[in-house]
Order: sequence, then C-alpha cells, then structure tokens
Amino acid sequence: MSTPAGARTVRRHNLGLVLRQVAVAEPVARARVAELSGLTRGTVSSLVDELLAGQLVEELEADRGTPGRPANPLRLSRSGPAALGLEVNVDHAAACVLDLSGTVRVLRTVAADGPTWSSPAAGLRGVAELAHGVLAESVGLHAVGAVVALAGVVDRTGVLQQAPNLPGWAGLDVGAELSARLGVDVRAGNEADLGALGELWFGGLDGVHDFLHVSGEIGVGAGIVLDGHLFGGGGGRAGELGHVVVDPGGPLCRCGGRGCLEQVAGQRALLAAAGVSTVRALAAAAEAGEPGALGALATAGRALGLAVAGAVNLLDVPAVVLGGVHARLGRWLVPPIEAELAARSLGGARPVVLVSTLGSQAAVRGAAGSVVRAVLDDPGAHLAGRTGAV
Amino acid sequence: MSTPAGARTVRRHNLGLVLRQVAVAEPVARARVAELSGLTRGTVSSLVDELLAGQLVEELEADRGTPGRPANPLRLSRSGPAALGLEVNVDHAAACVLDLSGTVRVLRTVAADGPTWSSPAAGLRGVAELAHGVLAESVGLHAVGAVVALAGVVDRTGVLQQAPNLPGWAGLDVGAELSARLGVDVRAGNEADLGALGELWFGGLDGVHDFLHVSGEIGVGAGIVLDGHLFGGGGGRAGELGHVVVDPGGPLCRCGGRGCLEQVAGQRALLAAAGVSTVRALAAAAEAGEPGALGALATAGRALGLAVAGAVNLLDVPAVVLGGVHARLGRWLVPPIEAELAARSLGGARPVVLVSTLGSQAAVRGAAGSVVRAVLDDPGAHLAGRTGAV
DNA sequence: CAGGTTTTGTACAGTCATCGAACTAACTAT
DNA sequence: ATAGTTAGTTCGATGACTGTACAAAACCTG
Repeated sequence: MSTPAGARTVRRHNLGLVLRQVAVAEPVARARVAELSGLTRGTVSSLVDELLAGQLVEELEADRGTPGRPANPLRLSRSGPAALGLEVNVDHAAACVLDLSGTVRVLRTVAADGPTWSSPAAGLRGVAELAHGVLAESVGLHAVGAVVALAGVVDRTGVLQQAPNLPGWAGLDVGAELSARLGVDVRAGNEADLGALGELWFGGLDGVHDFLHVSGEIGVGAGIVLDGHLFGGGGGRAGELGHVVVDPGGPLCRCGGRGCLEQVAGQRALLAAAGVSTVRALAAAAEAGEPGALGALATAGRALGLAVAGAVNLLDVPAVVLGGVHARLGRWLVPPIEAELAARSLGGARPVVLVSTLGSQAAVRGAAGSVVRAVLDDPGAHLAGRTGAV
Repeated sequence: MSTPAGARTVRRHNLGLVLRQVAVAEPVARARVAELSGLTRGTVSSLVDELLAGQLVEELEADRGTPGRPANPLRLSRSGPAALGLEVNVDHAAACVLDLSGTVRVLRTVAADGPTWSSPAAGLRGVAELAHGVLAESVGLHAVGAVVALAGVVDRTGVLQQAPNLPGWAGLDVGAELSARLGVDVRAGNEADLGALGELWFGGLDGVHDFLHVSGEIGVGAGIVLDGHLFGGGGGRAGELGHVVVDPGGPLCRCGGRGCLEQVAGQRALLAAAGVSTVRALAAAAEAGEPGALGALATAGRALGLAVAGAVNLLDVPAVVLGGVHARLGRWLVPPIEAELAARSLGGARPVVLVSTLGSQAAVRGAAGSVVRAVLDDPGAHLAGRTGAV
C-alpha cells in the first residue's frame, strides 16, 4: 500500500527539495534556498553539507560587491556524478555523458556494421565500446547510472519485447547485458519515450510540459509527456499511435487491422508513395516541388492529423511535437496536421504543432537526462548507495 | 516546486497509512495494523487514538476465543463523517449518502420537471431539496464534503464549461451554487469520470484498476482510470472519445470534423439508424430479432471497437467497461467490439470488455465515493479542519 | 483452579530531524 | 573606524517514531 514515514523519510524528502531548488536557481546561496524552499537556514545548511559531501553540489567563490556578509553560491556539481545515456538504433548507436546540470560533456555516435547490425552481439559490442570511450573521455566524472534507448517495445522488467526493426534482438535483456559489460547499472527504455523526455528537458519547447511526441521511424510511436512526466499508461507500453485507424478500408497492416496510420504515414509507406528510397531524397523532391512527393506528404500529413486529433482529444494535451523522420519533413507535414486539428478542436484551445530541435540526439540525451532526473528526484537514494566510497 | 517536510508531515502520512490499512482489513486490531503497515504498535496506538477522536474509526467489542489478550478490533466509523454524492443529469437528479466504509446509507432520485429541466434554477432547487432530504434521513452522520456529477465538461475551477445537453447551464459554477444552498463544500466533476470511479470502487470489476469506461449518452465520453486513479490528462478534460474518427468520409459532426464516433455510436445516431425513438424500444427490437435494430447495433459496435482499439493502444489499458446507454445494449455491442479489439491487438494481451453493473447509479456513487476517498487519502486534512468541533 | 503461555495494548527513554532564536562572520557604506 | 546588513552556524526545544520493557486479559494445562 505505502510505506511508513519517519525522520529519515523527512530528511530524504528535504534533501531532494534543496537539491532541486539549487538546480532551478543555479548559482544560489544557502539563505536564498531557505527562503525559496520554506526550510530554515539552519536546516538548509545541514542538508547542503550532506549534498556537498556526496558531490552532488559544489560551492563557488563568495561573490562580494553587495553589503552584508558575502554569500557562498551553490550549484549542481560539474565534477561529481555523471549520467550515461546510450542508444541502439537500427543503423547507428550513440553514447553521451551528462553532468548533473544536464550539460553534454561528451557525445559520440557510431554507424552499424552494415545497413543494420550484423548481430545483436555486434551491436552490443558497438555500444559498449562507445560507452567505454565516452566515459574515459569524461575526466573527473563517474557514471552513477545509465539508460539505453532501444528501437522497440521494452517491458517493465527491462526486456526488449518486440523489435521489428532490430532483427534478432527481441527477447534480449539489453540492460543486463550492458550492465555486465560496463559495470554500471543500465536500464532500458523505449526510444520514442526517451526522445520525448529529451525534447522536454533539452529541446526548445520552452515551458511546455504536456505534449505528444510523435516519433516516426519505420513505425509511428508516440511518447506522451504529462505534467513533465512520461506517461506509461496502464501497462507501461502506452503511445502506440501507429495503429490508430485512419482509413477503415485501407491496406492490411501487420497488426491485423486495416488502414492503420503506420500504413499511410510510416517511413516505409511514405517513401513508397512518393516513389523514392530515402528520406533525404523525399525532402529534396518536395523541395523541388515534385507533385508526387508533395502529394504523399499531404496525404501522410492529413492522416497524422486525424490520428493526432483523436489522441489529443483523448489525452487533452496542448502541444504536439514532431520528431524522428517526421521532424525532417516537418515543413510539409505541419500545415495539414494543423488543419485537421483546427477542424476537430472541441471548443478547447487548439493544440500547437512543433518540430523537434534535437533531431536524432533526442533519444540519447533523454536517456542520459533520465539518469540525472533520478538523482535529482531522490538524492537520498543515491547518497545512501555510495556510503563509504569517497 | 514542493513543500518542506517536517514532523507534522510524517504524522499526516502515517495517519493516512493507518486509516487505509483499517479500511482494507476492516475488523482489525491495532497490533495487526502495526504488522501490516510496518509501524510500531506504540505508534499505531497513538495514531488510532487520533482517528478515534476524529470519529474516522470506531472500536468494536473485544473478540474473545483465541489465546492471548483479546484484541479490540477497529473499523471505519459507521456513524461519524459521511460523504454526499449528487448528480444532475439531463432528465433526472440523484443524491446519495455514503458512510466512510462506502456503504450506501440513502440514495434517492428525482425526475426533471419536464423532458429536461425547465431552467438551471429549477434543476438546482431539485438537487438541493433532494440533498436536504437524504441528509435529514441519514441520522448520526454529518456530511464532510460533497461532489456533484454533471453531464458536461467541468474545468479545473469547477465551472461547467460546456453542457450541450443541459441547455442554459453552461458557465454556471454549480459547485458554488450548491455549496451556498447546502452549507457543505460541494465540488463539481464530470459525469463520465465519476461514473468510471463509481465502477472502480463499487462495480463488479474485481481488482481491475486500469480501464477505459465508455459512457455513452447523447455524446460518447470516456472516463480513464489508471492505477486506480482518474486520469485527467493534460488539461483535466481527457476522455473525449466521441470525436475519434471512425469513418473519414462520414457525416459532418458538430465538432467540425467528419465521421466522428458520436455520429455513429452516440445515442441519437443509434436510435435514428434503428428507426426507433427510445433505448428501451431499441433493446426490445433487438430482442425480437429485427434486422434494422441488429444492423444498427452491429455498425455502432464496430465503430466503438475501432475507436476503443485506438484508445487502448494509446493508453495501454487491459480492460474496457461499457456504461450508460451502451451498458444496456451491451449484449449486442460487446461481440463486435471484442472482434475489432482482437483483430487489432498488438502482440500485447487483448483487453477484456465488461459491462457496467451499476447502471445509472455509477455517477452518484462515484461522486460520493470520491469524497470518501479524499478523507481516506488525507485524514489529517480532515481532522485539522474540524479542530474544536465535537 | 492455579500457574503458565500468549497476545494485546501502553509507557518510557532514546534518536532523529526540524524549528526558532541567538550568535558569529564578513563585507559595504558613511 | 564604526554602523549597518546579510550569510551562515550553533544550540536548546519540540514533535514523532523506534525499541524495549511492562501491564492486562484472555486461553490452556495438568
């Protein structure tokens, strides 16, 4: 049901409160944190001592110039714990290291050893090497956790349940595999979900914290962010937008239904309809004004709009962000999507359609960011974990 | 951001913990509560004292028969605070009183003063009178809060934003109006949402706490329950299932779109398609095997299945509950809905389709239940509110 | 039927973390 | 220099939980 609370619980809560306050006000003195958080100066001092000892926070030089005793500003540590973000995608892998402030310290990408990975073993080796590289390069930092973004459905235990575009990977516990290879706890997550979080924390959304992040690759997934948190739904696998029906009489889909969005606005369908073979070619053709390309994009845009309108009404979110393939084609997709949304907005304010600014970095950065977030959310757990160690 | 925690916070938390533990284990001794909750016997005693003083819990006679000192069983008070649930619907109003255990103590309904309310004033007078009646009848109980279920969209401040089927009511702050008339704090909620909660707490779902409650009246709404909590979405108005597209080329809808679910499976559309004028007549015709009625129901069922499949994939819920009009027609609607779901389930377990058992009582009982839930969730707030009073 | 066993509930000291207030530190302004 | 101002620390008081010891009220046993 719930756990009993005691003095220890209180401390844990307040530890987080202070740390997050430091995070949002960045160079900030203890006294100011006390004011903002509602705690006493004395209590804040005590909590900050603990955070300093755990290297979660660091003290800057006193800033003189104002009357009164000079303050000792605090900020999130740039040199202590670090977050490792990983990504295994169809044709590439990526790794990135963030410090607690969310600053990218290292980010590196590597292509697959073929059109896609020759085997899961090859892929795992690829990411692991990449991870070792970025960790070695980030001097003064030590990884306290890692998350790997996968192009597939990850269940609650961390196992990759389905991965239609990563042949041979289904059933693998990628997190455990990488944990063993890297010596850091690695958890697995869905690429669309983590991309949505990346967009939330590092994208140009500017304060929007409720949105639908449509992440089109081969399929069409959606990461749903509500109130700044990823929405996993009842079973942790929410966001399957690809199989919303947009044309009941349409083509048969691999899911067994007819007229699914994926069959109209997925990457494969889109390229086929436009008669080209790469997204780059499609963009070029559209740029050149070729009617085939423009028509395919318009059709896909309308279908996306239909599906997104349904989702938006169901979830009541004020914004939609296009990511993945659809971000690169945003110029041509946004207008028809907005038109459908406008036609179907129910009295409520009509949602705004934005285009991802992070591009292909969204997922890795979201993965690393979620490690940072975990520390910020409950620093007590992290501090307790490293008792004894320096 | 968040509030500082202190000793007081701890007590509040544990007060709730103990109360909820009593609630689920009903006649239960202090010692057992201590075991189950993880608190010490001493602490539990102290917390129970406070709950007893606030009449949230009552002590039964010691039950002898086992070795050892006989236990003094505790249970939720049947005689202290009560919850008032109200409902204003198109053609009727209802009021019900629940004690803390969730038992219905009084429930009464009254028809509107015409096919619908002649005016908001008449409607408000109707519910208020009903409320006074049920409160007078529930001796030994005093209402600590009330919730009114409304057939319309209620915004976060409690104002009835849209109410297409309650002419003249839009813009009204029904909660405030009733608070003034009744002398109890009355908050307003959406009928579909509260119906979903009623089903969750009092229906025959038996442990399912993630589901979509489709509540068809004139429109088609959905209350979304995830992890035992109502899901309000980003703006608190989630669940608009009625305007998911089920037929892009279909009839024009009042929302501006084409082929919305409401235009195919809403009450009005359904009756028109079957060529009858009441739901009762439709059920009778279907019972008699009339092809027109059966055809209309099959079409509506397929459309519902299509829309529900999209929602289920998006939200990843394992169950769908049919309420409102659709509950009464469940016999004919469930098969086509299940067929669509089966065809479109994506590898995951296919959701089960259930029919509401509470019928038209779901919303009032959900409304009252949410008052009970509020007390159980944070008894400290309730106890603090009544300082001084007996 | 007396004594032992068992279980419940209470009492009390110890601990932990917060609060409030007094105090020290360190710098600017006059 | 001296007053004024703001930052941070120290310390006793308070509230709530834990753990242990203890009192109460049964049943069980020979």
